[in-house]
Amino acid sequence: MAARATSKTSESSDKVSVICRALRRAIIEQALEPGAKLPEDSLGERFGVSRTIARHALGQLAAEGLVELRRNRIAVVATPSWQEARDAFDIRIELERLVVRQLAGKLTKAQIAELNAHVDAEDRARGGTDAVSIRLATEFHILLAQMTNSPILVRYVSEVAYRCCLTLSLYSRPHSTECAINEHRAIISALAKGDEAKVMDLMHHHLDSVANRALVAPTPQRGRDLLDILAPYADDAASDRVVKMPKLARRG
Amino acid sequence: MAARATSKTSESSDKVSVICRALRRAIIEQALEPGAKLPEDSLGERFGVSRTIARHALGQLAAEGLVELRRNRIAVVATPSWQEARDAFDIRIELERLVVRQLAGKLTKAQIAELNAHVDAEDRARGGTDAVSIRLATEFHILLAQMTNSPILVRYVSEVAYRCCLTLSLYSRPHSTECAINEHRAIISALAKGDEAKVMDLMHHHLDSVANRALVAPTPQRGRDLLDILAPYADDAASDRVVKMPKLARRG
DNA sequence: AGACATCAAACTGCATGCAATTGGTGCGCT
DNA sequence: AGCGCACCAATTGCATGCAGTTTGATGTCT
Repeated sequence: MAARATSKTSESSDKVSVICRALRRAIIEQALEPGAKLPEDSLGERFGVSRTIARHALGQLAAEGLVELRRNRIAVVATPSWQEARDAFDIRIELERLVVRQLAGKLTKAQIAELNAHVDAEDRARGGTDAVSIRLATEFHILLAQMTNSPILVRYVSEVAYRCCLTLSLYSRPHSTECAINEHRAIISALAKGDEAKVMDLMHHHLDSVANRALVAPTPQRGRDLLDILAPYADDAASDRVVKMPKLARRG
Repeated sequence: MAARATSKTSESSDKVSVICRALRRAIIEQALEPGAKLPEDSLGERFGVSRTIARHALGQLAAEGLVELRRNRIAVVATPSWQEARDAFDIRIELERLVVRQLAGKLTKAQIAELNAHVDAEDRARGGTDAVSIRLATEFHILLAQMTNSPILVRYVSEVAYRCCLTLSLYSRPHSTECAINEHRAIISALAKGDEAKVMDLMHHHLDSVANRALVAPTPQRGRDLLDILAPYADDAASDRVVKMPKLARRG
């Protein structure tokens, strides 16, 4: 109860947050792969706003870690290193354990129904594209976070979940979502039973196995090749950068 | 070893991040109290930049939860509710437990020396103003986070620590920092010994007691009076806002 | 005197314009 | 051919200008 107004937190005005939402979604559905360029002009044109607004939106997304901004350079979708990805999952595990700890035994019937409905949707989406499955799986976790009624927790869980999505598209192979769906169901039922310890454990292992399915080996050779491989070497050289490459993903 | 470049994460260019840093510092040192107005013009003038830049900086700080942006209204320093403050501390506890878990037994001699030096500085600052003590105490935690070499963890710990600072200036009385300093020392020595379980516990109780010293009672009557008290009542009215009232606490 | 309507100043929302930097292409030199 | 340099298009960095909204104040009516 007491549905909070929620969105007042950050997200300055309207146009900016529209762009942010669109880009976030495009990123987690992998329509925009890591490394994809995001020129201010194109964005502005695409969304019917000026560069000023597009720029502002990019700033917000950079603050969330979804895009990388380099001075005087075109913004790109973030390309987290393998280690950063692992770190993100570690943080996510702690945060989501906190979520289910707060939620265990405190959900209303309506909320449980909502969660089940969401997982049903995940189930139905199994036939569709990976992109949709991944998005729905992520949204399940965000939905849980929202039920804590803690705007801060929602924000952090959302951010870190999006970042984890990003890594999935970098390091993960085709993806298998079925087990994840079962794990979601198990979490819901443990939440309903109010078994705090168990649900924390379930969440822990759920996320851990997602991470392990994704981050198979600490070898970044696959993923966005050269870029990552060379990144560490350019670490103390002031310029980080894009070694020259014929095309590198742009969408008109 | 392998000191990362770190700051490439967000913080778009230069001027913007200068303003962000300045404001963050002003906020955690309580030079800017919660509720303080931050007009774009004044900021721009103060820092010798245009409104565009000031605006961008405010956007970043809003994304961090330090300022609140309301459409067509002057931005203000965030005024977290008591519940939000409690939530922030809960998250902080989990994040910092993760920090010390990763750090236990893995610190170099030099790092331990750096930590001790920092606490010495905290000690010396005991005679000074509260503002400096609070800042140093916060920076101790951020310093710890930085030693994990995990940019994401650094970012989240920093943000949440700043938010907790904000809270302190809202709900806490004059403040007593001595015990906190001792607790910092205890954490360092447990880290050096490599006692993972113990250091996690120390950190947990340290933060918990800081939170409890600060968030004494769930009565927001003290703090930024009327504003908070009335906030929940205006909750479902679409317009968030200020019920109309003769004066309602503002600072010029 | 108190409350309400009206108006001006202040401020934000946003687009556009100009200077500066970057990356790339093609030319000339070796 | 290979390498380097100069020039150009593309793009960002930032300031300014204008329109719309909010705030607060003045004036008027009861």
